[in-house]
Amino acid sequence: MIKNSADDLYPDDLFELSAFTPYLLNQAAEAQSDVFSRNYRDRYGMLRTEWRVLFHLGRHGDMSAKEISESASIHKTKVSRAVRALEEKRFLARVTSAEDRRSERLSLRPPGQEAFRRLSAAAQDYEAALERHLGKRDARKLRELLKRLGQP
Amino acid sequence: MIKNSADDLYPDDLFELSAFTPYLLNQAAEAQSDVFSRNYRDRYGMLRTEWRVLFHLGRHGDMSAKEISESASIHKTKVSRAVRALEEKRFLARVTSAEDRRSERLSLRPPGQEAFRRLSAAAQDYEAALERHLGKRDARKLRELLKRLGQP
DNA sequence: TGTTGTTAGTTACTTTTGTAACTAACAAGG
DNA sequence: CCTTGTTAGTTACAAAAGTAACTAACAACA
Repeated sequence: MIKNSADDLYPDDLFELSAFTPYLLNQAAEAQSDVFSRNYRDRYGMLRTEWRVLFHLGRHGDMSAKEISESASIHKTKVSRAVRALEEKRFLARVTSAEDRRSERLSLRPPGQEAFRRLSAAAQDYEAALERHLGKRDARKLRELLKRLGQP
Repeated sequence: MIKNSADDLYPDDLFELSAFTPYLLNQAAEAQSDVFSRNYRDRYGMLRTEWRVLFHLGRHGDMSAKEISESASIHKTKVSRAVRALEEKRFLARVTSAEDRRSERLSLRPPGQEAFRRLSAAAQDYEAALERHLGKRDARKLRELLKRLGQP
């Protein structure tokens, strides 16, 4: 019997791509992102970074771009662009900080607060659907494991 | 006591971003990707899509771009660009298929096979480190859950 | 053969991201 | 005050990804 080149290269003990966690992470992140965020984008014209920033502002109250950037691990240029986009949508206002005139206090305006409420409601619905899909126990386990991986 | 605007917007039952699975997926995927693939890129000058294609070819033997695209869920333009890059690196050769002259058989050349061996060894090392970090049981559980999320 | 519809792969164009360099403001020390 | 060094945020440029339209080849059928 003739062995093909894949057999030669790949003894059976060499592992499948589907056993490679970073690959699976990517696949899963993309798939979930497509379900939620692309959907959201089409409906509300918001980019992922934008609603992340929105979410942080809504959740934590007024913050500077720097604080958002650190707390969300988003690069400052990305935050800067998202802030401008949200400002153009009248979702937030900036006020130069009195103590340090380099930085700005960002705060949600009423339309931004409204968008935030809709966004977090959608997020909760999504999360509930996921729990139904995976089961409560596994959904929780997944979040726990992802948190552990997200830190380093 | 004065409540701040975040309290008004956000009764305590509204959930944290850190309870939102797509967010955690993204954070984890980015963090892991930075550890492995960025590293690999700097060392071997290969883009993520490129080593994904390489991996598929190494694992499954000769394939067409279409087959890779389907089996890896990578858009065909991305595959096309990765194939060209790998060809320029002399990692693979294309042969127009005799049965259907639209499609091409892609096969790894020796340098590509060598790169693939190094790549899969690195991937295995990485996976082993992850198992040490999470524990064997949790690492397996994570892969299982990610697979379930990656499908839909 | 000629027409219509489909498919593999590429190319052109647009959007988004990453990287580096920049501006303006601050801070500490001389 | 006047360096020197640092920081918040922006901008300019380059790299990557997504989208759409294209070419060449096929297939089926009149």
